[in-house]
Amino acid sequence: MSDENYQPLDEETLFLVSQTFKALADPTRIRILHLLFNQELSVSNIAEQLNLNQSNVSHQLRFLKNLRLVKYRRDGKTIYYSQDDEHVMKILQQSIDHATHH
Amino acid sequence: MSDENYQPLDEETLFLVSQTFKALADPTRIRILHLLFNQELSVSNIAEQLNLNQSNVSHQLRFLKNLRLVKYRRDGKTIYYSQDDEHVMKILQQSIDHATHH
DNA sequence: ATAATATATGAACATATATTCATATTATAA
DNA sequence: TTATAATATGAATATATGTTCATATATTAT
Repeated sequence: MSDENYQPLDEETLFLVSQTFKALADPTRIRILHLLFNQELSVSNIAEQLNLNQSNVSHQLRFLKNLRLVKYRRDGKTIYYSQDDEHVMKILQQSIDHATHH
Repeated sequence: MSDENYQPLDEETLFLVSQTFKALADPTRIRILHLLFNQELSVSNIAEQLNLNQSNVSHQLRFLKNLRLVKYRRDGKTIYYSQDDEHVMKILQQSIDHATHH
């Protein structure tokens, strides 16, 4: 049974989709995004809660920011990060639920 | 506004979720899974359609099989692969649609 | 101005990953 | 049996990735 309606994926779509999933393919980034589900947090706060060093968190946040999965705002010396892609966060939530219930 | 209901992710969940997304984080594997959306295909057929060498396809299929994202059946010398995780395929489909409609 | 604090950045490094090549395995056909 | 075809496997390799360290930048306070 072959599929007559098959359409090959174009390069651009392929790149975008793989990049997005790459963001979710690392435990550290998952933990960060999971923390940001319902709250806005500073870099140091994230680092503290997840027991990660500041530089590491900053690098990962840059990665997520470049993909527009998170956004930030500055308040004095502190920079607060929060989620910025409902679709991806929903997928992450679903997958965590799916994995949790066996 | 801090989140009182926050529950840290356990190691096992974290590993499972990241592994699953890792499967979707590579263009070659996305193309393979995309081909398998509505059909069952042999290794050589996949390799031919996607212009990949046989060994590469075989390695990637093993990866996907280990995660139970695809299953296979043998018919003589030929082995046919098909999808085996509706949830993940649905997520992939959604993400492709999302990326396509810019 | 200097000091202190929060975050970002680049280099370095170790590890992970994708792909290819050569070869092994499995099944069929002659 | 030998030959052929389809797939799997392991080693090799080049590239990508995650983390740390040292340091730079930005903001506020003194």
